[in-house]
Amino acid sequence: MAAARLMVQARGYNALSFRELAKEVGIKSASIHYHFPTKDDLAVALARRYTEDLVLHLQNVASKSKDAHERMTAYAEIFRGALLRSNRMCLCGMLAAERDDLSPQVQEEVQKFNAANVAWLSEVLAACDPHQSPDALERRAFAILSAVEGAQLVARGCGDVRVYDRTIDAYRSAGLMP
Amino acid sequence: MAAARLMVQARGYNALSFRELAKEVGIKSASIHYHFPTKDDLAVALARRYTEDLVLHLQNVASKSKDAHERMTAYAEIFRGALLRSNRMCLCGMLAAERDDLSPQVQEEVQKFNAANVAWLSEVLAACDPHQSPDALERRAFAILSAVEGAQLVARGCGDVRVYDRTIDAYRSAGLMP
DNA sequence: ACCTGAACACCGTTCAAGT
DNA sequence: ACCTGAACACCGTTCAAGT
Repeated sequence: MAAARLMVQARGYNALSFRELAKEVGIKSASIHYHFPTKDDLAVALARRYTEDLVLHLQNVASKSKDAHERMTAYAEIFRGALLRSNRMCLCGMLAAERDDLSPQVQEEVQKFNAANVAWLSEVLAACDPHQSPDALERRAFAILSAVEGAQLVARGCGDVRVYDRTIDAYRSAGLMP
Repeated sequence: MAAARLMVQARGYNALSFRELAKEVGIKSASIHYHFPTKDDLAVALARRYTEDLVLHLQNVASKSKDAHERMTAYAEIFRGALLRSNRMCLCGMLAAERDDLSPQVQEEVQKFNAANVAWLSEVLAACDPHQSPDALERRAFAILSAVEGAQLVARGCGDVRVYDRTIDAYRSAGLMP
């Protein structure tokens, strides 16, 4: 699964080949079908674990600092890290792009990833503006997730992490994120 | 090319099949190779024409109104339109996601698309803040392009245009775009 | 319980052959 | 100039057969 995740983050779900993956982990492609009957089952498992790992990481970040600016920096650092690891993309961002090739089950997992991000970001924002309504916080959180995903997508297209850094800076100086 | 563009915007470059495309336009897959020797040649042609069409459209928008807010609304409407057309994505956003499966030539075309967007957005922003440096304008323009691409990507993942609309509103109320 | 080789219909690509 | 059928090595998937 670790190998598959890296492949999808680098080249997309459609470009992931069972035979290639099998060679990577030292078994035959037919053997992978024993663990994941279809390619879609693998995608569901990948998205689920990806979200689990993110949630754990975000809990860790929140426990380390209560400052909204520091937390947001740590958040942006997650998506930055993917770019640093061979210009890779967020797994669920990639799956969102390839949405029409995926089953409703995978799409549901992508939604759960988005929801986990929005929930965490909303809490960070709440500490910033305690007078805002939960709905307004959620919309702002959704906007930050979208903006960061977009920054990663465009920076990846440029093949340059500095583009990502400059864009995050621009978001901040515009007042989109703390 | 029109049929191919729609297919890539819907399901991605990797999911585009020469045989499927051939069936759509009523010839055999081998015949497509006469016009586009490789799949990559087709991708280059698609990206180039896509950017040309965008530039023409943006010129048209600029000629219709000099108001920055109205121009920005028309800009956001372009990416909104793709979502309305069967939840499709910006062609070059899709190609940016699939970057590692594409030749340097296609990547160059994606860069040109980005550059065309940034140039147009910079002009709109210059009318708003005439005292800003060209460099600051360009960074802000880049941030807007990234944010809009991200809004489209995440909203597509949700399969709901209203998510896109809410996100663009949030960008505006945060002060990211006029 | 886990793996494999062989088969199936798909894919991009090539090429000799047709008009 | 444009199209085609047949072939090549790839792909996900299935399945009977192995340990």
